[in-house]
Amino acid sequence: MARSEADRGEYPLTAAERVANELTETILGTLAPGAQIPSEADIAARFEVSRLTVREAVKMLVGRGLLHIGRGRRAIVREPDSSVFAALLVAIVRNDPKGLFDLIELRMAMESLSSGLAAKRASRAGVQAIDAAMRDMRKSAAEAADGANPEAEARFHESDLQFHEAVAMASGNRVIAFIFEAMAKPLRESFVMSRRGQTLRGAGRSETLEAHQAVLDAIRTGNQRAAVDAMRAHLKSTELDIRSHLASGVAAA
Amino acid sequence: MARSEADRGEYPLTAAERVANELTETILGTLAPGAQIPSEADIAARFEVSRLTVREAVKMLVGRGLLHIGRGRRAIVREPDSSVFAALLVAIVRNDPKGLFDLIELRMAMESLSSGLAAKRASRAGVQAIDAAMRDMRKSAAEAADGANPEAEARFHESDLQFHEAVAMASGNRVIAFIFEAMAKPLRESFVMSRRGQTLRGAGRSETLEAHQAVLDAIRTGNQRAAVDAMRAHLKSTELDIRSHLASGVAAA
DNA sequence: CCGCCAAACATATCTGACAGGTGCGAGCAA
DNA sequence: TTGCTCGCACCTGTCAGATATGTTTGGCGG
Repeated sequence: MARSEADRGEYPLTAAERVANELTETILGTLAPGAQIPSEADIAARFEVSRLTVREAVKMLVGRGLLHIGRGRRAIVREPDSSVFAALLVAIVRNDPKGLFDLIELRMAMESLSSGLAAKRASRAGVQAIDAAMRDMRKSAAEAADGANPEAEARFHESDLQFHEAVAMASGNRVIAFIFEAMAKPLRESFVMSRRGQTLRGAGRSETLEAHQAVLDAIRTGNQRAAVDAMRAHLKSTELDIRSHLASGVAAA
Repeated sequence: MARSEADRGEYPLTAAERVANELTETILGTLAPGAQIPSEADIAARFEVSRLTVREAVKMLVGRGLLHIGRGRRAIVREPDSSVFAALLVAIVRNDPKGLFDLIELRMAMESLSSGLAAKRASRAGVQAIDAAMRDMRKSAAEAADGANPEAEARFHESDLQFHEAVAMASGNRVIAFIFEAMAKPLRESFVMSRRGQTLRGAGRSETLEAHQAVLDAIRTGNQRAAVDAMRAHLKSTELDIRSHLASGVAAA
């Protein structure tokens, strides 16, 4: 079976699509992020279409995350924005009952990978970022430990996520970091939904801290295998928690 | 006070963005793929904006791949389209000198993963698809072997890619399959660019066939570890080829 | 040289209009 | 009655022109 997009090829492209395609070529081919594209009027003149058509084409590229527009100034080329991919992931996850599990499955595999890569080639700044997240975790864990403190609890989870994102960044692989960043949104979304009222037990927190510290140590010392193993072990232990959270969330919904 | 571009969120959303956001919510929340959205006029009335504004909002969603529009009929909700993500990957790869290597790095990790998952839970149809690609490979390999036959050569590489895509599909993980599909475009693009005039040695072809067969066998028999190992070994052996191709391609460019 | 302001520029949005593709139902033919 | 065709209502594609408002810049006064 051929591509499903083939059904659009039967019809001639609309003017807006034509302009959008050519603009995309121009942008990807010759324009660096931060550069300005010509004004709507100029583009309209060049393609011999109305300004409205140009606006629609530009809006499509904005939807793709290739351009950023602000009132009064010309559109500027944008670095690929993970939020667009995040929207796609949200759509996939919502369309498929087990989409969230698929997402988590991939996420875990990518975590092990990025952890190992980070151990192999993390920069000083990269390690520092991970370390900073680690310190934040410890701090909010301490504050959350001595009593019911939902705010510190939330900050704990936030810095937890930041730890993992910092590891992904430190992998030095921009594609991984990009995908990782995008995955955060649907995951966060479903967690707040499924974690309503629930809190991690204190024991879970200290275990989590230890596990993260092990990952950090391995990365800092450049021990690739240890980094992979530490991350894998950490994920394994949290997997059950996550799944039970999700299961209860789904059941409640 | 210099306003950095980081604070664009502080500006009030434009009408078109507002409509686009609300439409996105509606679509993701209550509309299944294939469903029609209201007509432009209806949406315009509901949000109290002009039809033009609605059109721009819709065009943004089209750019995101959430909608498909055809002249004369209302826009229909679309299943997430990997080509949008593919465009993002192309942008990343082109912006970053080592972007292509990052992409390959991730791709290889995901191949091992999907191979193992396919062994664990591939459906009969999934295995059949892999098998079909395998047969195509053999056929075009045979035709390419007895002389210079660029066409068969091309078909060989095509079915090679299809083999890997079939494995990704067979993993049963839609997120993986989605990302995988998107990666194919930038990879193919750079390969044709870097492979100009080069051809794989015949020995490489028969080795490739064997390696693929090993993966297929492992998946068919449900041997997860063997599937991962076979795929990893295959990738390891092709990694050098790819890198040298890329290196020569970059050097030539 | 610095700071302020108006004009030029650019985007945001609206109104109104017309062309052309789609789909459904009414009416006609077998 | 059944089936087919044709026309009309609906919908999107595109244009022109107009107003509102934000951004940039060049010139002018201090």
